[in-house]
Amino acid sequence: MTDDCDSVRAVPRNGDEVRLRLQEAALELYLERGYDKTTAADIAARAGVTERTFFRHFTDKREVFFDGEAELRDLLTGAVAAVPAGTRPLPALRAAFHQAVPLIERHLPVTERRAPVIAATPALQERSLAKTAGLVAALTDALRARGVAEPLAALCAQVGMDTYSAAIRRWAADRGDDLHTHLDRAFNDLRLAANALK
Amino acid sequence: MTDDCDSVRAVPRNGDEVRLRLQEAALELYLERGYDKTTAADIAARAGVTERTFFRHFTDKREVFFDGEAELRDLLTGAVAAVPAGTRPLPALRAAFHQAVPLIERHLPVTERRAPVIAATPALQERSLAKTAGLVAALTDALRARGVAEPLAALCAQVGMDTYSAAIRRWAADRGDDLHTHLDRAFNDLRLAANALK
DNA sequence: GCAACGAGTGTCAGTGACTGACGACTGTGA
DNA sequence: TCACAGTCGTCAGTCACTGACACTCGTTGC
Repeated sequence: MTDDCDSVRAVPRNGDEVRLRLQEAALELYLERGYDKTTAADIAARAGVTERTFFRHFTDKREVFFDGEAELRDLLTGAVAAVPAGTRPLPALRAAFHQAVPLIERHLPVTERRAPVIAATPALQERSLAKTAGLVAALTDALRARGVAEPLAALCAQVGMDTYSAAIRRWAADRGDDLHTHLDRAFNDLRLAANALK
Repeated sequence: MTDDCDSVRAVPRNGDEVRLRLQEAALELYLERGYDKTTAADIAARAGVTERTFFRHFTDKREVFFDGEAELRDLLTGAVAAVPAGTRPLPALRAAFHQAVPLIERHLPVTERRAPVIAATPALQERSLAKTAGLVAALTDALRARGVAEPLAALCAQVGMDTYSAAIRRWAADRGDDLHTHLDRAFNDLRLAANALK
């Protein structure tokens, strides 16, 4: 903190800065005491603002935990749009996820700090699922924009996201190989598993 | 209010009966005023009990909306376990979902009444996603019990569930064909889409 | 300089979800 | 008749979240 000299309200200047302090304070407190044992007022106090200000920046006690999802969404939908015409939906998604690897790696430190908190609190798991569902909806739109028919677009977006999630999980358990490798491996597993149908 | 005859505490006898009345009252009120505009006290009042009793039967204002998930879970995991040994994971899941069709059809009237409420309220969508995630976890366990290796089991359970969900959506949009048909069609789409990989 | 203005914040009051503690009632079996 | 367990009502309290209002500060136009 650059908390300094004189009085109580020396800190707040910029709205974005307050927002960042609130996110950091929330993460710290959730790690220290757990999500249930920390109140919105606690978070606000550590960030040097009022509870009311907390709820002006974040709609939720959960929402403060999930940020940067828009960045990933924009990157993925852009990548899907940029894939060569004629590419089938799942290969297009696989390519898009490969494009996202640098972003994922850049966010890794924060992601790793968040992980144990999410794992320990059902309320955050629910919100996490909702965020993922939002990504799937965006990918569905991106596929439709490429001319993929409605029912297939939704199915592929969802299945592609699951495969990506599986790759992330394996990567977390085995950092020996990089995310690109795990991604290809997971999509290959999907192909083999689906081949057994019919 | 349909508050009736003699006195205040004429109604409650059995715990299960109260539970059912609360669920029905909640569904009615959510349909009439919407989820946000109905309080837990409202639901309890219509069911003829206290708000406190409401929270003794349901942990949540959301939870009262989702019941019978355990029934579907048990049926599905049992069906997966009963599939002939040697069957590959996704075909096993497809068979399990076919087994569940009668249950789904039986619950259709309630499901259809719930649908518009869920579609209109994000809080219920989140809980719905969490319930589905619970089913996926159960299916993952069921696959592991069949000897499917960990990372593949989770991926297949998730993908199988998505395909099932896709079939349900198509069925809702087109009741001309039965759910069995939509199920086979969705799994076939999955196979074709995955075949385009590599 | 100065007034108007908008963004960000603090304060206060209020609603509603949810919890813990306690006591009352009712049916069941010893 | 006497425990005993299950279900409920009552009461008090915490906390998430919201609306209304006033204030402060930096910017813009004059």
